Amino acid sequence: MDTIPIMKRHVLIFGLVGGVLIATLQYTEYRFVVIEHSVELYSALVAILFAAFGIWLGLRITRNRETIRETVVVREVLVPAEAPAPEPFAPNTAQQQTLGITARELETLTLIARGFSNREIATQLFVSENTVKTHCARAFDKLGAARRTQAVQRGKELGLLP
Amino acid sequence: MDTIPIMKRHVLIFGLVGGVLIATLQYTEYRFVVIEHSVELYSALVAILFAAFGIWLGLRITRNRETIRETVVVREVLVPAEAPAPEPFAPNTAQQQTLGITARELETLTLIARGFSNREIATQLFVSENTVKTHCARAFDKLGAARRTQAVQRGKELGLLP
DNA sequence: TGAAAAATCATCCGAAAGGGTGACGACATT
DNA sequence: AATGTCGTCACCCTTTCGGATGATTTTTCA
Repeated sequence: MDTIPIMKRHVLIFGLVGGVLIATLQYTEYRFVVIEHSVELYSALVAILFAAFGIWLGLRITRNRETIRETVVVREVLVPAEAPAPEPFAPNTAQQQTLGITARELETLTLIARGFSNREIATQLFVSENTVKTHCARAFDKLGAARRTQAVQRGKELGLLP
Repeated sequence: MDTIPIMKRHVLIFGLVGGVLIATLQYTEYRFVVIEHSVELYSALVAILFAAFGIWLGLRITRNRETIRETVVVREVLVPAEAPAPEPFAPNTAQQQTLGITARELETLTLIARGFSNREIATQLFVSENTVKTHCARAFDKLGAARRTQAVQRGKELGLLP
């Protein structure tokens, strides 16, 4: 499946989508010229396709900024001891720094702690399962964990996970 | 090629593809009957329109997430001398009863939560690994969990685990 | 602008985990 | 004696994980 050298994949995908779109249009032109009502049909299809694609793109281009903000916006607030149930959890960024755990790795860890499988995590993060496994492996290594349950345990001990 | 900030390259490429698409469509207009050209034009317009909409939507989604995160990220720093963490944890026996989780199963769950493998648990409990797996399977079934991390998560939610 | 860091993806392989089924003995209840 | 629960163990099979390695792309930063 991956025999294609991975160049500028975006351009490739764009080209493919565009090509397929054009081909489809031209093909349907011959086949369905007579059918007038099919215009709305594939207009709608194209619309849905591009809307989904646009959403994906929007998510993608803003994702990085989001992670930045996540690390930057941490402001420290003194909380009295009797404050019960401090639900908003902020990971111990100091620990994270010293261990060299990246934002993405921590993100993966939290999803592991919630009981998701690698595949589910991959879906939620819009990456491949292989990528998730890489994040896992590196996070485990930095945490000195051999299993995900152990990683979660360690993460909670270190204040990285709620 | 670009002195343009790389962040917006995606959008740029997208726009270019859109332009190419339109150009192609208009080119084909000359080669085919004039009657159909409105279809393609319409499709292209709809596509671009919805792509823009999708991007806007994607941006909006992530922006909301950001604002949420911004309000949520509050970090307590100095929780003065909390009571020395009364370690004795009492599992919610009521929940355990209603779920029909046996003592041995809960014991296994606890060790799972501490990050042990089945083999290690078997050693600690002086039973075979198969037995541990049986306990796991039954506990997972009663908790509605498919993975041990999920079982741990559920167990903590239900007050079965510390 | 160029190096470093981070994120992404893949492949191979072995180990661990999970599902299903069946079975057996101990023990308590009925 | 019959029944039921619990703990124990085994086998088979599939899926998921984890380790090791190499590569490319994107982002950050000096």
